[in-house]
Amino acid sequence: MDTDREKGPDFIRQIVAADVAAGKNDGRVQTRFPPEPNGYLHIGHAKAICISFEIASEFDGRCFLRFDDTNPEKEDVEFVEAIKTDVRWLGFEWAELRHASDYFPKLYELAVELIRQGKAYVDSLSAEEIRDFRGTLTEPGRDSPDRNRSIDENLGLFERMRAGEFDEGQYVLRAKIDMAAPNINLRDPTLYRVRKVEHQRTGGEWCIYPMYDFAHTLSDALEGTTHSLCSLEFEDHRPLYDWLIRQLPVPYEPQQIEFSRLNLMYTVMSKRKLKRLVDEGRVSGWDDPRMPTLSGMRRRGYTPEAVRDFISRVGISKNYQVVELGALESSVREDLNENAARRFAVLRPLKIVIESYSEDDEELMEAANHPNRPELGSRTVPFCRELYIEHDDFREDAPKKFFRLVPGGEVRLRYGYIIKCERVIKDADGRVVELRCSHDPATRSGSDQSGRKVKGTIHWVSARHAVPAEVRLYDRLFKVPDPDRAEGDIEDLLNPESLEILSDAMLEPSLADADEGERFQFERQGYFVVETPLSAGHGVLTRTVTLRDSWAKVERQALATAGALA
RNA sequence: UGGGGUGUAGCCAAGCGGUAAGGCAACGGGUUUUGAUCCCGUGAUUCGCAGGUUCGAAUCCUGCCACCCCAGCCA
Repeated sequence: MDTDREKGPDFIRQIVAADVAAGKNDGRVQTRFPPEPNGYLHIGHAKAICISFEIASEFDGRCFLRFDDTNPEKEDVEFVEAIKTDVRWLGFEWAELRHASDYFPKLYELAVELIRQGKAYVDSLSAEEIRDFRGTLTEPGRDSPDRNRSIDENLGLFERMRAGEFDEGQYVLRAKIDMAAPNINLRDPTLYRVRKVEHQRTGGEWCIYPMYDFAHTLSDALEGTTHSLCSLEFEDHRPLYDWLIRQLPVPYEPQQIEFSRLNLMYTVMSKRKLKRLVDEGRVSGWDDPRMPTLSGMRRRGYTPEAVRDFISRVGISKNYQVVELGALESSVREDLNENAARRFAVLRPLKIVIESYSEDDEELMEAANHPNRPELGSRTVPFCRELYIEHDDFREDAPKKFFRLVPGGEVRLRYGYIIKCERVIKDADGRVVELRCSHDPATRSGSDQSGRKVKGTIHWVSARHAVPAEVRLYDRLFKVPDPDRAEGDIEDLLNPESLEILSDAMLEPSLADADEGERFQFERQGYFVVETPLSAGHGVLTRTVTLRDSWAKVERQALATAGALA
């Protein structure tokens, strides 16, 4: 689906192509996706994943999956497994699986080497003091009293840090760069801290852990990364990245290139905010179909192909990128339109009785699985005297261009007959509960000799054969386009209609043996995925995305102008 | 008031001194037994603003404005 789209290569691909052409790194290309295993992946990560994996593969290179697991307090194996699942679901396979923790011994050696060179020192300042000594954005920092500690003393102290002789916070290892640097990252950044915590991989082997800048940079350099692709907020870490590579004897010299993160309207992307939604029970979990997480999208019924197509459509740049939901939905529809089999499902049933059709009769109507792809074959749907149609497909007081069923009016039952609404039956409260109709036997689909045409065609299911199921309709999580910047209580920002549960939907019988995860288009409704198979007793279907609905748009505009006139 | 970035249509985004690609959205029209799909068509005299260089500027220079990121022993 994303084959013949013409587009100049983005700025990163241009750089990589130029590097390869110039023979840099012997023409080798190696990238990595380096998540911290402290949460679930979301659509923003999908962008980073696609960039690193696809660029590597386009240049006959390799992409590693490397867990930047340098903060044991926040990390968990649960997350590493979830991340692996998500990356694979997206359709990528890493050349090698690595962990920053694999390099802990080597990293320690390099830290010692830095100390030997007089470019790192052990500092006894407290966290607060370090912050205070760092200065501000506009004022330079001050040197720590420990800055000129002798190399031997630093070596001894660092070794004792590693040996567990000190408490957390008592000492840290700092790079000795420039306390007056205008770039705050260069004001003697902390390289190692003491953490007496079990690490999810190395257990109790270490009690000192490297900081991100040290571990990340040197992991890149150690494993042969050529192009270290990351998001914009690391741009001012690049001088430190380059500094570390310059100081230390590492086998490779990777180049860091930054691009902007992906944001989506009507949702939030930060782990903290997503976690809050989960913790406060706003959603059912990290994989709630309304979440922008990959696991949520998977449950929602999005395909990895659609997600990748979306990522390729939005492109790569350094602009602040906030994409409309419609763009994502367009990619999803494009894929599902092509690949999802069509079925009938009545979401809000209204019973109709075709009085002209014998109680004893029953027919099997042939219905195409895909109107534009005959090779996908067909199934049959049973037809009889009593059917369900969509409640919305009948209107007593219909507006001008409503061409579905109205009292005394006609409509085509798709793959069935033309019917006419003869009588409307209401309950004591005046609600329409049933329609009595007649049909024209000469208008049977496939063998219609009548030559008659009606404006509307609606879907239906046989009341006698229908299988009931629960259908969940999902919509955007927030009602404001940019909840990140919006003011006010989250309560007022959340879309109260982000989930609607329809407990008595009626499905055509062929859906009875649909498998979990199978995707369908319910004609005239949208794309749905099987959350719980009907064979399990209580079937649950999840709406992935609606069909484009130009009628809804017309009606909305009509209402708006009517409202404006009133 | 320091440093690092970014400003091209409603949302993305090409463009790399030779006269504004493409996608999504929107709006017309055609086909249609899904108001779906599909097909055709429509939008920037103008690129944050103001100057300058040039035969020629979104592209180069200067100044200004707006927005984003940075003061974790998080990543």
